[in-house]
Amino acid sequence: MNDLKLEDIAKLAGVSRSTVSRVVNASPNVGAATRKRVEKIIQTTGYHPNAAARSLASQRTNMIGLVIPRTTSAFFTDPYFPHLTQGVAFACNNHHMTLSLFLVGNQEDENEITPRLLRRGMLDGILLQSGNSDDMLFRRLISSHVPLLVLGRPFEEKSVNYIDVDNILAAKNATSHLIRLGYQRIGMITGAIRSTTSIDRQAGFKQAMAEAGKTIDPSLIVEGDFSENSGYVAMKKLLPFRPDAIFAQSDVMAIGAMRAVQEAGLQIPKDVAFVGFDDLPVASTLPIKLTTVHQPITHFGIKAVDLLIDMIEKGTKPAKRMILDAELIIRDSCGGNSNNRPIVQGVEFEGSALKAPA
Amino acid sequence: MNDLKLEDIAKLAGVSRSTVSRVVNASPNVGAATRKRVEKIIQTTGYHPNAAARSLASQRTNMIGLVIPRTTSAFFTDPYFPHLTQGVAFACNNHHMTLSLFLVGNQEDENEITPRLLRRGMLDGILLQSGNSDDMLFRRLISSHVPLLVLGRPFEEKSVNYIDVDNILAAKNATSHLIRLGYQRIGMITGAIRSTTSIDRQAGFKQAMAEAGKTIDPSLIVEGDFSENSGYVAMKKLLPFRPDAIFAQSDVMAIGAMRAVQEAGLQIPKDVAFVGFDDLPVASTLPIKLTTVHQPITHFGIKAVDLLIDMIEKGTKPAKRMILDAELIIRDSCGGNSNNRPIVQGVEFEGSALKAPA
DNA sequence: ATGGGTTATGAGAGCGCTCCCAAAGAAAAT
DNA sequence: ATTTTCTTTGGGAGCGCTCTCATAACCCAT
Repeated sequence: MNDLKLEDIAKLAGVSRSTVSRVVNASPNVGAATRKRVEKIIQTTGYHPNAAARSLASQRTNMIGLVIPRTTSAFFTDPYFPHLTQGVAFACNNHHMTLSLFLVGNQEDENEITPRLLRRGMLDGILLQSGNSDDMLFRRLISSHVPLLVLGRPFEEKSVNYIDVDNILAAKNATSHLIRLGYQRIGMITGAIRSTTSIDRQAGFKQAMAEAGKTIDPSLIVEGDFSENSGYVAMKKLLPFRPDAIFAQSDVMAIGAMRAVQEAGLQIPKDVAFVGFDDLPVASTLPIKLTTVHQPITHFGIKAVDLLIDMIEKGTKPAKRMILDAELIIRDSCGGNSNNRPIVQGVEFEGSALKAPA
Repeated sequence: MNDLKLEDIAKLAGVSRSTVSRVVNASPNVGAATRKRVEKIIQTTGYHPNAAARSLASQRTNMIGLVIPRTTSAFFTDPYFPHLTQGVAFACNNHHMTLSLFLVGNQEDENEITPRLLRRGMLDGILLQSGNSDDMLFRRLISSHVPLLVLGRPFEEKSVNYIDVDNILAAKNATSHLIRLGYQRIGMITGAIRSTTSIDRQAGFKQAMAEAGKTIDPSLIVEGDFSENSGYVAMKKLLPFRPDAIFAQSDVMAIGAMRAVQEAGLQIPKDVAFVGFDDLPVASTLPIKLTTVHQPITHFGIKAVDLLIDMIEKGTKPAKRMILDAELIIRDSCGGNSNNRPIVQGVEFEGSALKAPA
């Protein structure tokens, strides 16, 4: 029904193709009367410009891709990604951009998706969730021509554009809080050990312990993979070593671990205190409200899109970096706090700030 | 770096543009030697065809859109959507299709997104999550030329293509199970009252009650909105009326409601039994494992993509319908079952089956 | 009036592919 | 050997836009 083209509108309005194009693209150089006439025709005919033709001619697709690589396990089981996706999607709307989602499930998917990502005339830019170091996809994308922004610190930072949360500082603050409350046997449940996220949070944990002059008992550090179940399993391993506080690298793992603690008949936070990471909505509705590091996940997605679009429009030299802050939200699970109101910890947190590029 | 076009490859291989195009598109009518030569050049140069040009010429974009309308609240707070998205994304991979995600957050988003959806040369087809009846977006999309498949029964079914789960039957089975176990005061927490999903599940509930000759106490039916918190709030309203069993129209609401029951110091399932709906992964890891209706969510997404692609290729006449079955998974929260193993209920469930189009 | 400068409009040449049709070459049938 | 048929290849005409450049119309100052 709606198969008119620019030319048809032009004919109907008695103007040239160019003029209609100007009206459609809101160019200022159109006479008021002409503009009105053309707009009317467009309105009544329900004309919409053809996206493919426009992309071909303008070399712009107004689409960006969000790529979640294969090595990111626990994809949609962790609420982190939905929140991120939401932020990215909303930012895209604001920028009149279309979001394409690439979920890489397995090796086959990767082989199938890669050429689509590399194809010109498809995506103006790519947001890539940081995965493992041995990610072929990562390498192919890095060495391609598409503007690329990595979400989370990549393994090889060299001249890679990325945005991340200050995981080291945040983890350090979380741990310091437990130390300050007097816990003696502080354990940690890590995320997938090969992710930079987990590595950085571990570093923060260790920094805090070192600064407090505490030695780290290796048997109090157990590896998880960010999933609820891995938290549960990790806690089962931890319990025999009698930790009195746990820093879990994700809320979801904290929840799993708390389940294990309760099954063992122990009290939270009296017997075991908890600090999580993420501040998912559920953290504040748990029977024992979770003390956790608030990640501005949705905001992170928005910032990522903003930065990527900036890169698309202004080029990617020099390499872009953006590090957002994350703040500790104190609730009930860490004990030592008679007050239920969330307390924002520390003055060094200034919300999200753009740090100078490296 | 990679700015070669078909013509360049042709020149390098000493053949014509057409021949290279045939090789790229795996046309059979190419000599073996020629094909090999061209493939080699493509390999070494790392050539990828331009998507926009291809779309323009072929009138096919190989992209489909997944649209979550504004009226669908609780968007990414409910794990339902991530699972659905995952199914859709994986099916797209299998079909060499790209998935575009349109999250409509508010009225502005809707105004912004609608033209993009209607634009030709953008999407080959659209998957639209069913929302409210007063959805302008829905109307605009229905009356457009794009192949459209609605996820969930729409309010106006007339000649609309849609795919859904048999909510009525599933809810009826869930309720019947509670009746069979001897519960006398069975309550229900509904989803957002204006959604067909919730309406159908209510209908199933009522059918089951009617067939068992039980009257329905209106004070035992409370409206929720599919969110965890709404389940909690609904249960608080319900408790004074002393229900002994609750059919919650989503797992997430069941979890909220169970939280309210436990806070009131009551036992599950001894004092209040529960049946949920969705069978999210969390349902089986809850302290009291949730009896629930298993929805094949990911599978639902896959089937939807299959059907949509079929529509794109073969046309949408007559209107397509697909109804998938959902089965009751019996665990601990409904009581009356000494056995923890999940029991698949009823022989009438045959997994997902293609019902004849209406 | 008349010239310089600005603004509004049109024409044309692509953007990089697909797809139809014609031509040439090879294979099969007579 | 000759015709017919099939396979392989090339050329050309778009697909529906954008964008540069030329032209026409217009404004004010002189």
